[in-house]
Amino acid sequence: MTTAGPAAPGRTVRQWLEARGALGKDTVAAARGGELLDLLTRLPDGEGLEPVSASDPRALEVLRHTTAHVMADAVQRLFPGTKVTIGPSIADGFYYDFDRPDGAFVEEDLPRIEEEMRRIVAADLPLERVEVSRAEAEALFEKLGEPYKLEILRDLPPDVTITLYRHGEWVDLCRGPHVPSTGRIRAFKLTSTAGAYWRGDERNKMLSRIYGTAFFDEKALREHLARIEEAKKRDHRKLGRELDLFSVSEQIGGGLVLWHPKGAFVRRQIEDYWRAQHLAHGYDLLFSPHIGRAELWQRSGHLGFYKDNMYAPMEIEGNPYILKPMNCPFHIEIYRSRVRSYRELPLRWAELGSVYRFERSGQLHGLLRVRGFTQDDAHLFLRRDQLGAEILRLIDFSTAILRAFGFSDYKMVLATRPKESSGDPALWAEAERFLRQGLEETGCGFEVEEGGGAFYGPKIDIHVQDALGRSWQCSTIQADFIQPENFDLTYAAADGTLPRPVMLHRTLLGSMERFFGVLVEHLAGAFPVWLAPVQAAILTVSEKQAAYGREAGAICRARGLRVAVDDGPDKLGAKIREWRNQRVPYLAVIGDREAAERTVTPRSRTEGDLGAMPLATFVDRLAAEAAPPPLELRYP
RNA sequence: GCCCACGUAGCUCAGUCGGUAGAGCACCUCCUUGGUAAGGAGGAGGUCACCGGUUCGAUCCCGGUCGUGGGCUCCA
Repeated sequence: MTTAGPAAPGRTVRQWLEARGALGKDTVAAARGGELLDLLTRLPDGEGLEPVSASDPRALEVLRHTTAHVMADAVQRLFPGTKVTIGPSIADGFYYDFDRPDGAFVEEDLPRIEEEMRRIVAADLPLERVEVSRAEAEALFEKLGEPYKLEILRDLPPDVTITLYRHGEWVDLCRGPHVPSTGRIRAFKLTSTAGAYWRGDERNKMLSRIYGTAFFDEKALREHLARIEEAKKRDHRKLGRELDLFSVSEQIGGGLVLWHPKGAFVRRQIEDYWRAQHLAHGYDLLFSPHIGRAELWQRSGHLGFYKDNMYAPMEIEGNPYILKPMNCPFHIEIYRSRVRSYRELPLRWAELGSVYRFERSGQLHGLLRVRGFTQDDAHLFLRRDQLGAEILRLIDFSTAILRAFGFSDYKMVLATRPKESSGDPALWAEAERFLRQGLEETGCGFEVEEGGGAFYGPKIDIHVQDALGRSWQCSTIQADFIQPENFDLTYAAADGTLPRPVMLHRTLLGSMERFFGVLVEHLAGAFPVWLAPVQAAILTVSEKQAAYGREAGAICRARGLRVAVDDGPDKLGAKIREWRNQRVPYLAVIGDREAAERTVTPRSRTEGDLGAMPLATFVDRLAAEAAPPPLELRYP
């Protein structure tokens, strides 16, 4: 670096903290009003500064950012000519994107880079922060031959303070914050490589990304890597095969799911519960066809804004028909099939509707991203004065259903009016207000994505996290002020006028495919008794008890329970192992003693051996657990 | 679609510096009738993803296609 820059006024964060005696040995950064600052930043005053120690979760963000710098330094030492771009901290680690002239980095490069990084860490180089003028920064990156940094620099707003961070010889244009020195990085690992477009835009050059993670100690790193291993064991694609739940066949095509008997059974249980709850809470159920005339999609606007996700039309007697990517136009046509009265509203119409959407091959992923799927869709047609109450009920209903399946942690996002939008602004404001209120009442906390709504209305998305930490959108609740216009929907009001109804679109589970995939990972394949395809396996100690075993099985089945009887020649240990691996909730052992006394010795998946009990007692217990969970609603 | 990696038995994977293949599990048969996470023996099972090229000869080397995985943008 050539210039130290103009001396900024005030003292550094370190000095402010030191003066107050608040600087600990493990202080790696500071925070003020939700903003993270490093110890090098100069401030006119030390007001409200709190030290951030290595044990603070926020410190990891800082550490990982510094580790990204160390990695970029190592990469440029080992691979001269490689250009740096950006390298932020992310949820579980960090990445840095490079433009390497001799091609992308591969996994085999990682150990070498790690080794070089260890040298930089061992040297314990202090991080330096320098504020510079725009001209100085440009001159520097011009000299270093870093075109991407120059591009970032040019796009920075004019009033921003430009800072450089340096450790040893290596310098980067960076906002910070960073830990005080590279020696703070006690444990790190480079995890994978990937391609990534410059600025995430596929029209731009494909860069080479290296992912890594870092911690303040080895133990935390080991635990993190163990969590990733555990997540791999829960991968729904692996469990789907092992538990014989579903498959995707090359012969049939990517993203098209085959539901095997056990997976189909669980799906049907979910659907039956879903139907029962809808019928119990004011919904009517619909069916609609899989294809519809192109004009329908023209009118709905899908051919305009959703074309890229739709399959090409097929011709039927000279008319183009389209495989449906959404159910709404069909439900709207049902609404239009006759005159509607204000007395009928709200209409709540739900359908498990199968839709087909084009996804690019690289996007397909097990059950979580597919080309054909069944949405648990619903459309609500309301009078405007019903909007608020209905939104509150909908959020309540959605979260209650998710809780019934064991999901209590989800991320909720309220997406508000975008710049380009249609519809009455007062209606937008009203819908947003009720969406917000509904979210507040759940007490779960939510994010607001300003301007993130669709052009036709605001929405709430509920995301569930999978075992690998990826977030998947399941529920969505969307207000729609446009389709009623497009299709000229009306109802007869009390005063004889014909106002437009308001529409709400929503899915609770998202799609049966995605929800099932997320559920499998969430439960690690261990379905609760009410969902499990096999609720209990009756295991005979030897083939001598086969007759009693089969009789016990028949008694269970007569109570509506799903049981398997294993009276084969395997030893008991082998049977237990096999059925446990199938995640069967109860195993009931039958030997000579049980056969003589008409008992079983059950073993619960969670509690282990329960001791001998009369067969009837076991059946009662199982039957009680087989009941679907009650729905806990605030607005029943 | 793009970048990188991968594609060998139903599954998990060895292997062949170019001479058409192997293990464990699963499956089938037999022996064993065994009390809480794998009893024993035998058998069957492969166009080494597909199509071309190089070669006397390709599962292996080269090119293409398809598929899968990790990412990148959008989305249930």
